[in-house]
Amino acid sequence: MRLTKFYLPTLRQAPSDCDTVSAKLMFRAGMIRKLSSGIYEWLPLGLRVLKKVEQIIREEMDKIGGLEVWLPHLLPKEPWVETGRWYVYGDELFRLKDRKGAEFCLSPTAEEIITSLVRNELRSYRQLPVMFYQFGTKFRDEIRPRFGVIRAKEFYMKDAYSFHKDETDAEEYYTKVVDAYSKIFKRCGLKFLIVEATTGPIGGKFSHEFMVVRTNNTANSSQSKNIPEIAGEETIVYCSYCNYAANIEKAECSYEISQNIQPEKLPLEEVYTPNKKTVEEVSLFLNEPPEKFIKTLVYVEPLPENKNVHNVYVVLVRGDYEINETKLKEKLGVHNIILADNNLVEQIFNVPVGFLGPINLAVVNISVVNKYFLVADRSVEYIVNGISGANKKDFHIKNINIYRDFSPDIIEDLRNITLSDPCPKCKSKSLKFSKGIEVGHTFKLGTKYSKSMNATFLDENGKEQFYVMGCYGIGVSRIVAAAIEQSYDEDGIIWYPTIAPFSVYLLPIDYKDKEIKHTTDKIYDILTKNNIEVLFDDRDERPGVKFKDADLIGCPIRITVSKKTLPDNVELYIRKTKQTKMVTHQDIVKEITATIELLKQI
RNA sequence: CGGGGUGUGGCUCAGUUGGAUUAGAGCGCAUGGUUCGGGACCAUGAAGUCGUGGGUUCAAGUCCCACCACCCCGACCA
Repeated sequence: MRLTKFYLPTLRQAPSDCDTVSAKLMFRAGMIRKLSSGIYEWLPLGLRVLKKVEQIIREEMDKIGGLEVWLPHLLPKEPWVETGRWYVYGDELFRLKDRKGAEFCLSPTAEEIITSLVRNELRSYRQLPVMFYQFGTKFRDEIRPRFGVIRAKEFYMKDAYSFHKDETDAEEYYTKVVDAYSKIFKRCGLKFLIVEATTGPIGGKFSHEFMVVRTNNTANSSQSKNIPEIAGEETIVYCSYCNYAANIEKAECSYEISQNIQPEKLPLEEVYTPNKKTVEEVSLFLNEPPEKFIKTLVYVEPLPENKNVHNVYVVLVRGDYEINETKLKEKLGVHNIILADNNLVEQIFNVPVGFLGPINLAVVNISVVNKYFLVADRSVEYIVNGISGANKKDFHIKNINIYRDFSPDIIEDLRNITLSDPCPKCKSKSLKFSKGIEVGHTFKLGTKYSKSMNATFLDENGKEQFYVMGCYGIGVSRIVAAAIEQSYDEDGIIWYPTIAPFSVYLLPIDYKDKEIKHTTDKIYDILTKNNIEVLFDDRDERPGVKFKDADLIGCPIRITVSKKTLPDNVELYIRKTKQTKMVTHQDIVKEITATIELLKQI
């Protein structure tokens, strides 16, 4: 591709609203532009990378028997009502109406659609297993789009759905998909972790996320201050001893009986704690460690029919721990809970925030409360002679003991795991945190969708069975950004060869010079004939401009043609390692091919 | 949705105690010239509803009100 025939609007400065390295570089390199918050235009250079990634995914999906289809993006309401997701998906679903008033949504995912297709088409166990996949735009009305294309309202995704005759077959296939996904991300040059994850609104039995993580492990060294954290939004917890890894939302906390010596349970004692509200303040004031505190939080779930009436969940957790709202929602079986604000808390209990506690906590305003539950994290079970609010302004109570002084309706694992927790798998104290970008997610769905949509086939015995399903997503556009997050330097992007927009940046120092022009044209010709993708900078620009753009765009190899090395040689420069090497025209194809192979190994 | 912030040529920003006249600069863009191995220089030029709407005033980019958009900090997902 000749640069004068291409469209490559590079920028010296990134727009000020770019919030991550990848977004800045994608803008600067002329890959994307922003139309609106979370909505991006892909320019020719960016699209080339996107298509490379797409093709790698396609090949690996085909290898495990995937069949590519193309499903609509504009979806009718009815299948979504069948599964109930029309109601539970919430505000993230873009909804719209046609001129007749019929309701539609823009596809955020396609379980319903594919299931409705399959239930009409596949009737026999002989046709199973089968996996359909597609590439397409997905729409999600994200609360807060961020990080460039990493979290967008409209994004490019590969989604796949498999159908099986039984659980065993589905699980076998699941591992095949996980394997294929690993190959895909490796082929894209990504360093990633496979972590246990929660299933969210997709649902199902279990799921794994593929997380792109920061490559350098210098997090704790003093020099690392300059290296920004990878722009991931997910916190991953992993064990440096065994191979355990999970999204923090998912990681289960273990509970061990701490000491053999159980202290004597003392009688309750009310203490005056004027204006001391937070665990920290009271802890300091009473000179008691946060571990002895029972933190009392009020979560509410507004009723859909009347938002002023709530189901109220008072949630208890040890003072030094944090509630994990994903776990809370899951364990309570609710979708929509929020931490109540101070006014609401006072309205319900007539106790100011900061002085709530589990003992004799009572709803005083029945009109705003539908149901009321006292919920406790497991950590609370192990607190002896604990401290909590007295349900009275400026007072706390000491020596609180569970079961003697109060009894929760529900006790579950509801908190975030911490670094001082033992590993959920091997129990060693070797946990670490990392940030990650979720680029893929696999779900073992089971029969959730087939049952709710009555999608069945006939088995060997002529008996009607529900399909056992799996679904598998990859954020294609997100991979592009993640790849940059993992591979760049102060001059620009450094592409891994398999997804680079072009393998070679061909740079004549002065294209108007006859000898240089002649040689460069010849090289361009040879490379093109040998199917090496080359971006030929035939602009009449000063060398510095060309070098800067070449570095910014980050093709793995740059070939520089100049008087300095002619007539025999040209210069081959490796973007990643910054090595240069003289090569002859005859050897150029061989050298480039070898270098690319080498770069794939690094 | 809550809290904080910003809206001025394509990009980065200045100007904002109400006024000077014709709203500026750098980059980018166009034309011509000198340059040519790491974002050159000179000259000329095009390009702006000062986010939108209302208000105060002799006078508003500047003050007031409303709205909109965008960004940052908290709850979702590939």
